Formats: sequence, C-alpha cells, structure tokens
Amino acid sequence: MVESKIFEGLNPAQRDAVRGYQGASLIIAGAGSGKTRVLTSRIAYMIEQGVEPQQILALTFTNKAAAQMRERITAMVGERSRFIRMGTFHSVFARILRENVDRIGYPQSFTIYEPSDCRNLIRQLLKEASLDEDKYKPAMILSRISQAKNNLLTPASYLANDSVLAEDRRMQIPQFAHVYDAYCKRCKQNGAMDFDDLLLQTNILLRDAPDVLARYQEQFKYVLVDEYQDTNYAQYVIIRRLSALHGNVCVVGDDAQSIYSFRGAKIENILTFRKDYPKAKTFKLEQNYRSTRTIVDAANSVIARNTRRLEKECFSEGDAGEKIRILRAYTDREEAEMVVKDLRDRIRTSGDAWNEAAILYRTNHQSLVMEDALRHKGIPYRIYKGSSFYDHKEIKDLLAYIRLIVNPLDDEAFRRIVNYPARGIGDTSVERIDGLARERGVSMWEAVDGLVEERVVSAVQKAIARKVMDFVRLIRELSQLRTEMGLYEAGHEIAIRSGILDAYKKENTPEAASALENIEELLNSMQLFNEQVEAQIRNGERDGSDRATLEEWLQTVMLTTDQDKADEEADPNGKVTLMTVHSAKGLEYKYVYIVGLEENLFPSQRAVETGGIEEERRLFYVALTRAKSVATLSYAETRFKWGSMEFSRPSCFLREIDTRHLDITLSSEEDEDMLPKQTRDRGASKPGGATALDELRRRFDYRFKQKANEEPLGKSRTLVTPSSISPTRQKLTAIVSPVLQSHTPVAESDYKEGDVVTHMKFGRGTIRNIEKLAADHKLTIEFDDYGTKTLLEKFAKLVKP
DNA sequence: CGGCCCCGCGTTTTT
DNA sequence: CGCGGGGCCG
Repeated sequence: MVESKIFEGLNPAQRDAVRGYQGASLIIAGAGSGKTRVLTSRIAYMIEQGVEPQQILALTFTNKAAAQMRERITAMVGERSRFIRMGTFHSVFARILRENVDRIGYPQSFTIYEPSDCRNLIRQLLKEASLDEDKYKPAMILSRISQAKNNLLTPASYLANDSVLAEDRRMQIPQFAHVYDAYCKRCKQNGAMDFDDLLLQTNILLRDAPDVLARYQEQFKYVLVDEYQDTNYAQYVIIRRLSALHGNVCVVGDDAQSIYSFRGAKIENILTFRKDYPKAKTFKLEQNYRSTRTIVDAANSVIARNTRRLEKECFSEGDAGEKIRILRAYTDREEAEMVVKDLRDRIRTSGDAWNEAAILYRTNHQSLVMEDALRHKGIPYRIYKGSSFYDHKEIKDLLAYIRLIVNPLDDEAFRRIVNYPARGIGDTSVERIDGLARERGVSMWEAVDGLVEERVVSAVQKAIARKVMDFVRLIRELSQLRTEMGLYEAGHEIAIRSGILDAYKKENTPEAASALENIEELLNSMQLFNEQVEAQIRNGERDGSDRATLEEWLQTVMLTTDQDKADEEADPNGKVTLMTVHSAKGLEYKYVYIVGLEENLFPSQRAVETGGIEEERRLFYVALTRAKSVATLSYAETRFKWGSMEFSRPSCFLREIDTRHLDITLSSEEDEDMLPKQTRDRGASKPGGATALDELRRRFDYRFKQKANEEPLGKSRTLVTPSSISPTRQKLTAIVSPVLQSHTPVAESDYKEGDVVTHMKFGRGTIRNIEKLAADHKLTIEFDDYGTKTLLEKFAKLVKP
C-alpha cells in the first residue's frame, strides 16, 4: 500500500501517532518534538481516510494555535478543513452554549463578562452584604470563585461540601459561599457568563440536557485536545462526556510543560489518562528537533528531579552545541548590562537578526531593567505582554455600549456607561436605580422604568429621570440601527452617538490620540469580521440570510486576545523579544537568556512555600527548551524590590543542571569548590587549595578596593560597571557560587549608630540602625529631608561630613 | 460631580 | 517604585 504524502518526513514514532487515530490515544510530546505537525497530520490523515471534517472536534487553548493548525491542515487536505470544529475551548463551547442556552435558563443574547466586570460585581456584592473588603479581598474572592467553577462546584454543591466550607473558615472568609451564590445568581440575572462559566455551564448543559449531549456525542465522532496537560477539571469532564459514545479521544501534551496550575490546570489529567481510558494507546514523541544536545540534556537533568512525571526520554540528534553559561552579577542593573552586552556581542559576531534572541523572566517587572539596558545600547526590542485590548478604558467603554445594546440585562455594562460620557447621572442616581433593581429583583435596565413611575418625584428627580430616559432611548435607537445597517457602519454609529468619539476628539492629548486609534482598530475588526462572514456565505459554508451580527462579533472579540498580531513588525532586522517564561511556551529562539535565576524569584517564594516547586521546575524546563542553539542564564546577588535593595541567592535550579552542560571557566582547583553543588552540603569547604571563601574575598577585594584606591579614600564607593571589568574577570563571573553567601565574615562597618552622613541624593542623615549582613551592612538612615530609608553600605555612596 | 491626592499593595495569566 | 482605588474637597 502506498503511504500517503502526509507521512513524508515523519519519523516512525510520529507516523504511529498519526496512523493510530481509532480509539483513545495519549500522545506524549516532548518539547520541540513536532507535536503540532503530528496533530495536524493526524487530522489530515483522518480526513483522507474518509472521516467527515464535521465529525472532528479539535480543542486548543489559544486562538493562535487553532488558526495555525487549521492553516496546516488546509495545506494538506484543502478547503474541507473549514468544516472541522476547531477552536479554543472557550470559543467552541461559547458557540455550543449560544445554540442551547435556553435549556439552562440563560437568555440567548447572553454576554461575556471580562475579569474587570467580575471584580466590579464582586465589589458590589460585598458592599451589599456589608462584608469588609480588607478581609474579603475581591481578587481572592474572584480566584476562589474561579477555582470552584473550574472544579465544577456550583454554589449548591459548594454549600454542601464541608471541606471547602471549613477551608473558608480557616481563611477567615466564612461568608464566601454566600458571596459565590449571590455572584452566580446576579450573573444569571444579568444574562452574563464569565470565562469560567463557559466551561461550567457547558457541563451543566451536557448534564441536564441528555438530548443535547447525545446530539454532540454523535456529531463529534473524533475529539482531539491540544496541550492536555493544561486542562482543568471542567474541561476534563467535558472531554469525557463528549467522547463517551465513540471513545475516539486523542490528547496531546507534555506533562513536563504543565505550568498553569494556578489557573486550575490539573497535571493529573495527563498523568492518569491511561487509567481514565484503559484501552488507550500511548505514543511518545521523544526526539527534539529544536535544540542542541546540550540544551536537551541539560533540561532533562533538571526535570528528572520531579517525581510526578510520565516516563519519557527526550533526546536531540543535533550538534552538542555550546555549553550553557551562567552570568553572575552584583545587582539587577548589572545583570541587565551583562546580558545585553552578551546578547549584542552574540548578534554582532553571528550576523543574526535581533529577533533571534529572547530574554525570558519570571515576573513582568523584571523587564524594566532589561529595557533600560537595551535602550541604553540602542538595541531594538519588543515586549510581549499578555494584555488584552479590553484592558484599555476606551475599548471597555465602547464594548460596554455594544454589550448593553446586545443584552440590556448586562448591569456591569449599564453601570459603566450610564454616565459615560457624562450626562448628569451621578452616583446617587445610579445607586437609586440599583436599589430599585435589587428591590424588584430585576436588572438595572428594567429598574429604570420604576424610576419614572415613582409617585413622589421632586423637580430634581424628574430632571434626572428624564436624563436616564434619554440614555435608555439612545440605547434603544442604537439597538434598532444595527438591524438597518452593516456591522461596521453600526459600530461607527455607536461610537459617534454614544459620544465616546467626541470625548476623545475634544481632548488634544497623545493618550486621546492613542485611544482613538484603538477605537478605530476595534471598528476595523468589525469590517474584517464582516468580510470573513461574507466570504463564508459566498463559499456556501453559511446561509445567505445569516449575516454577520453584532452579537457574533462581540462574542468573538471577548474571546480574543491580541497576542498573535503582536508578532512581527516591519523591521527587517527584527527586535529582541522580552517576555515572561509563561508567555514563551510554544515559542523558540536561537539565543535564549533566562534572567533572574534567584531563590524567591525563580523559583518564586510563593511556589516554594506552597509546595509548588515541581511546577516551578517545569517552568524552568519550559524556559530552557525554548533555546535552539544557545541558552544563557543569569542572576544578580542584589535586586531592587519595591524600592529597596534585597539580597538574593542563586536559584536552586542552577545547581540542578548537570555540570557537564555548564561552561565552567575556572581552573580545576577552584572548580572543586566553585561548582554548583549537587550532593555536598552547602558551605562546606575543602581542606587545602583555595577555598570558596578565599575566592569570594578576592572578588570583593578586586571589585571594591580597586576602585577605592583610585579615588580619595572615603569619598565614594562606586560599583564597578561590567564594562570596566577586564575580560578575564568577566569570565570569572560566569560561574555559580551558591555555596558562598551565608558564610562570609564581614568586616566591621565603617559607621556606627548615630553617625551623621551625607548621601548624594538624600542629603544629610543620621544612622539609626546597622544590621550585619552576609557581605555588607544594612544601614537604616534617617534623612533630614527624605525620611528614613534602608540602604546598603556598599552601594550607598555615603560621605562622612 | 469630577478631580486630585494619598494610601496600600505588589507571581505567573492561553480564555 | 508605580499603579489603582477610595476618600475627600472644591
């Protein structure tokens, strides 16, 4: 039998995974193992074998992944791919919900709450219940609600669950269950679902409407799931339910890359898949086509320390490549300079474009120092940040108009725009409308009628009632006009008649200009959406009477982030990419810098405290495996945290990399002590030869005495900048020395309590406290003009007057 | 009713 | 340090 072209260029393991599409399958796909290729080839092969595209349901986590997959499948099987039901969990089930939502008591025109709506609603409810926001922190309530929904705990089941209730009491939020209950009731009353509802309500629908379940079970003969390691319980149950009839469920993922537990992802789903589906076939994609052997082996040596793993042995058949270097810096600023210098040298000598390099960090704020350093050297960069466009106020406002037009029950939208732009309806009036709504158990929109019906109305109240009615009329008119004109035209009209466009046009600021641009972009997306729908109609994929609607566009917009369009800019040489490790998942760069490898940062303190070190290690694994040719790691020994200097110790992950893959540039005698310790106790020093301690002294001497000697004693103590360090010395810094920190004796401080000193910036001050630290003294100084500050003696540049 | 100031707080975030 | 929210004042 002639094998299909689909199999060309696939290795045996990949071929097996493509071919075995009947029944349940687990495809364990290591980093860079061609996962997407296998998944898309499998779908293409299924279609080639006669499976109807409509019978295939393929679920992803991002729109980008879905689009990419569809594109690749189209390349293999052509336009038939359009009929595959493929998209994100949220978008696919939002659509299914929309078609059946009457079965679970929501209006067909339900809108989707974005996180800030949810938070506002929670604040509202806390106020109504007279609960203290200091104890019931909205963010915490929100995440707990999210957790409950992800675990399919409805308010009713929550109230019946002693263990979660006990947990609430322990967390000092005994009333949480009632807040949760009120939240769900209010959402339903408002005809609104949050992101988590899209999964929870889908479960409720499939549970309570057996005919609906049966219909989709029959339709989706094949269910495929990408990034299975990141699915939560709600998603897990949906998958189980939908595939129960045919049993053709294929999940693809990598347990080693499960990094979203904080959002409810359950690594158990992939770990125990074979128990859930005992007849499942397992395929392992273990060959890494992305990275050098060094990188793959180094990553393996780290992840091997995790206990909760699926058995697999990833390997690369590429070059050994360069060893991994570790840059050690004294401060976060110096770290940035070293990284940027190294990066620049790398690009210059290789002739590669800037966009071959990425700087990855654990937390977003770490980008700031990196940006400074890049700007300073004039290197083009871009920050890949996960903000959606509805983070912008102007977008939220315009969307609120559209939401209210689509679904007048949406109180959060109502509240947001009833007086925006200002039309003389103040807080008091809004609260009155809200009061009426609560009293009658209806939405604010419906309660407005009550406002005018009120028997006793003063002149003022009459005036306000008139203003509110004007607003209501405006929304009604806008709602009317969307049936009369095209999508884009309606959107434009809404932007004008709401007054939003005017408000920004009047304001002659750069911010206003950017707001107008964003609005324009949003309107353009309507145009684009409309064109897409028109094309579908022309292709016969869609009924001619079924034109693009505002509802449909809105739903798409609410479930889209602008991640993918931030991709490439016109710059021929590209830009260096800066992003969090989380955002980097799925991406790859020739040169990867992982910065801030320090205890309490990466791994994060929280993770260590809550026993989440394994996930943190997976995160590091993800970071490392982004690199194609060269991975460079860095850490700083001190770092600015919330305005003050903090000491940091090298990350345990640095010590977990098999030293064979590290570039250690020290002489052998020093190696013994300077190497990351994998077995030895920290701080133990070897008899004879140079000890770690000696080395540390030498370095400090070098760094601080040298400078001090050049200048009049006691005048100032400057930190040596990387550029002033000799090349050989710089190599010296390229090692890990986790052993040293806490055992360094410190010379007495040059100061004593009560000393009066002068600081460059803060002026005159008095030393109030001196705290002895590992390698320095922490001075608490009360400045005459700047209040009390904590400074490090080494860096403070103090002068005795 | 809106603007300004001060206080508190501060992982990661595909939807 | 930098942002957002709430409170207070004009």
